[in-house]
Amino acid sequence: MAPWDADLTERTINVFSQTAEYALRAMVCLAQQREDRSLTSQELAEATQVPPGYLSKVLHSLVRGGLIRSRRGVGGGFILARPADTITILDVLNIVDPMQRITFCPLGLQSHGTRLCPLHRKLDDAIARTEEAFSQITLAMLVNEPTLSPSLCELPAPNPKPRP
Amino acid sequence: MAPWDADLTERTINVFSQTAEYALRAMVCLAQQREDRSLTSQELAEATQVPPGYLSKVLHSLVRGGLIRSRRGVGGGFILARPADTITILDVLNIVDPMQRITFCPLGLQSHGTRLCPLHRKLDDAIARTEEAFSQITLAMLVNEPTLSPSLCELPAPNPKPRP
DNA sequence: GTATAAAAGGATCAAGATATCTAATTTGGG
DNA sequence: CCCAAATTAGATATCTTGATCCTTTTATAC
Repeated sequence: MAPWDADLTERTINVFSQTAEYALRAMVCLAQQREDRSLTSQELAEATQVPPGYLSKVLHSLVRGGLIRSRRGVGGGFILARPADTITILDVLNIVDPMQRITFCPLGLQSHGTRLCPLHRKLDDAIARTEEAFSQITLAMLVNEPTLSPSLCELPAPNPKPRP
Repeated sequence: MAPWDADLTERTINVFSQTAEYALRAMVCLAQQREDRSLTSQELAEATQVPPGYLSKVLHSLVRGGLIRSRRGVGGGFILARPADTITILDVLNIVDPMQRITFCPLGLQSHGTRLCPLHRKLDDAIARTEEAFSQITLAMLVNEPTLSPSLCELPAPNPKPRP
């Protein structure tokens, strides 16, 4: 950060990228649907409040990443590629914005071969712990968790447009 | 991330900003010095392998943040403002690139008042745990930790230029 | 006081991430 | 077959971060 002498006006997120946030919102929305129910890019954009054009890109990369499937044409849309209890937060992050582990000294210090100095060791530990935590949380957990706050988004009224 | 269709060529860091990395390197270098020894921006830039012009900015914001002190003129430079065992990684991050906690629903959902939905609750938990971890690690720990890798940087040969 | 060494500050530039828009392609329905 | 709905794609604009350069200010030494 530190946009020098900038005004720090309302930013919501900086530790996860905006793109990661968008992807997670969309995935949770999809996980909330019935098995056979697909959502269009438009519907998802409204529900998640993500710029429609941009969400298309994000969804596309999720398709390429194998987490969701797409169907073109009328009645098409996006749908989870696997059951919601087999997709973790980490799976999503790894596609749109993988956390870069620190595997070697960022300064090219020959003296420590592959070993990290204490600073980078600690930084990488933190990343590792976060990865570990996210690998334990499935979309199903997020959707089913008993909570006072309805999960993520008021969906666009699961309107009765069932598809065969 | 997801520079679309970009080539992913060697990026070292994305969960912490480049600026944060630079600031931490500099702080560790300063912590390695004897109490009364100050380092110039030049010396620090060499030791930490950070672009000199940019490091100046970073150092300046650390000064404004009260973590280091600066002296102008010949024989000047930068020095820690407090003992190294009272400055944590979190202190540094909070100045150059504070981790933005999620305190309210990023979608402006009126339904959950101040409560977070499961997704954002988990994300914020992760941030919180990382903050907690970093608040426990002081610069002194990083410098003194017995390790096989010398701490961070081969310093510019603590040359004998003692100042009164 | 003058010269010199250093930080502070400002303006500007480059790159990456984010966002938008428009065309192209696929798919299903009449 | 043709139309409409939807994804895919490519090109482009915008904003933030990272980086550079140059001038100004401050402090020390002579």
